[in-house]
Amino acid sequence: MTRRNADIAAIFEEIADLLELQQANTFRVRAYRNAARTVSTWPREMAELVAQGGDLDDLPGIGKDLAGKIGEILARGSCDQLDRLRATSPPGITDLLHISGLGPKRVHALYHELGIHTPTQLLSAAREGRIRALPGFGVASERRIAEAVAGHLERARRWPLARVSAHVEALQAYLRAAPGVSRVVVAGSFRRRRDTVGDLDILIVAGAGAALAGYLTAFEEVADVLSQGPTRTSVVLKDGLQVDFRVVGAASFGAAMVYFTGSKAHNLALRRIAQARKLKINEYGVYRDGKRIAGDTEASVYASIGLPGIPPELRENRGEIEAARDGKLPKLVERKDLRGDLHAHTTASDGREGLEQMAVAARAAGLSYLAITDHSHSLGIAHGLDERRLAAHIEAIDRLNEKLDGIVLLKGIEVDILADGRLDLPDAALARLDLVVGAVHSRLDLPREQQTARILRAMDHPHFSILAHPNGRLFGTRGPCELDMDRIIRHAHERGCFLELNCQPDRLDMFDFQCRQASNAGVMIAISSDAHHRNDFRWLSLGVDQARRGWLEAGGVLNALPLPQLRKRLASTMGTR
DNA sequence: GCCGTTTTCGGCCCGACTGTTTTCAGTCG
Repeated sequence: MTRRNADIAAIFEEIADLLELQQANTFRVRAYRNAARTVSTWPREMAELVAQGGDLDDLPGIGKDLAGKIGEILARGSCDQLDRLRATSPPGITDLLHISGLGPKRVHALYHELGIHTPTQLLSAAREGRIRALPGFGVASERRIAEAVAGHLERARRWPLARVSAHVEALQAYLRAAPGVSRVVVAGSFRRRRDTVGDLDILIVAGAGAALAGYLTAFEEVADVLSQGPTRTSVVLKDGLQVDFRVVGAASFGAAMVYFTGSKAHNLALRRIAQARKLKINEYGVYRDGKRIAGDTEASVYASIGLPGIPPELRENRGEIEAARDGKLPKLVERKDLRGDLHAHTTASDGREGLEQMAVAARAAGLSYLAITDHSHSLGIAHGLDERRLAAHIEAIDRLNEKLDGIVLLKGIEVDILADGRLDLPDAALARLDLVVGAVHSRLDLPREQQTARILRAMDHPHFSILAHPNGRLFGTRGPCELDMDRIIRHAHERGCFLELNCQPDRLDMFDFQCRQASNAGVMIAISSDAHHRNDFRWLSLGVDQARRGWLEAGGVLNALPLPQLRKRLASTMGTR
């Protein structure tokens, strides 16, 4: 059983929770939380680092002690301290900490005064009116707690980026119409373009005295108001999405943007630098000895601590601050850098448009080439192509290319990678194509070793070009399959083939850190729409966002190549292994 | 428990909102 970074982070969080409940030193608790954040966002697996003889205590926030605990967790899945803490704490009590409105102090009181250590017990106590009598609690707290427990299970979810976009547009239109509002910007993880967002952080610039709180909560989609003040208001929309509004003056706009864009880890790192320079950064500005010296623009905030501006997509404290300091920030890929698209479907399999409609739509999206990659026949549900139908499809593409202007169609296939790693069409059929996109669509539940071997074997095929949606995840439906991505990346490099960043809103697959890892290993990424409809090329910008989070530059993106160079790259992989 | 261009000891981000308080603790982001 491999221990993943997420497992280690979860253990550190649990230790932090339990220590907090036992009223340990708050900075000790914080050290565990910092370590959990470092580990969970670290681009490489701890197991891998250790195997390669790396020093864990070189990681930020990890010292000798925590490095030892990581080793312990990797070896046996737990550590002595967690075992001891669990043994001396009532079972399940950390669940209470994750209920909105409850923190360590209140959970401690609930347990020691009333013996409550599970959400169910808490709900009964609230309904029986036993909580209001506790010191520090009252009737209002008791009511809120009951509501929070009831909603506890359904919350704690994240939303695919594309799904919240509709809310964003409606909210922006509504807010811009408010009196006194000069600017509305969505900050938070939405601005950092994370693949999922937990809530929306909306920054509103308004003149002093603009009384907005009532206006904000009057938005028609608002189902519940969590808190409401002159500068900060939190609501829950009807579908459960939480939205936090912050109102600032124009002079603080830059500082507020930095602050509310985050990430938290990035901001903490900025503040530490500021501290060393005897500066204080908050959401209103940068201060020296109480005097404001910057904050109207984001650039002024970064400049105050000697840094150039850092693109929002990089603000995760994964090395961007050091890169900025050293003048080594990447020149991130942009949507306009994409010259083509290497994954699209037509009515020949499960697409909804013909060849020509797709070609015209791709050209309208600013692309100069488009690979037609319909499914292969084992994917029966998608009406996949067998060898005979593929031959006819190839001829149709050739004929169409002769009359198309401003766009070239490439002949491809999204061929199924069978459970044993063979490809779903004979070599002779694949040899006639410009590129072969391989994908796993079945047996996503194979054990890690087997799944990895399956993909490595497929990559060994002489005609294999690009591995599509490598992790196979679908938001809200299924998680990523078990894979040794390090090996797959190394193998792709050795075999000279490529990996896909699939842009479908429910996929966004590969992950950002995998893009970075692949790129560092010298493997080019195809940012591919997987379009099934003429409108789907708009998804490319989602993929570009994810690629930017993965530190990709245009030079690392396969479909940023002009067609002649692309053909050369593909030819050098096709059939030469 | 971590960390060091003040420091190997003594710090550790900082402000808003709520509810129960009569000046502030707890929680959140």
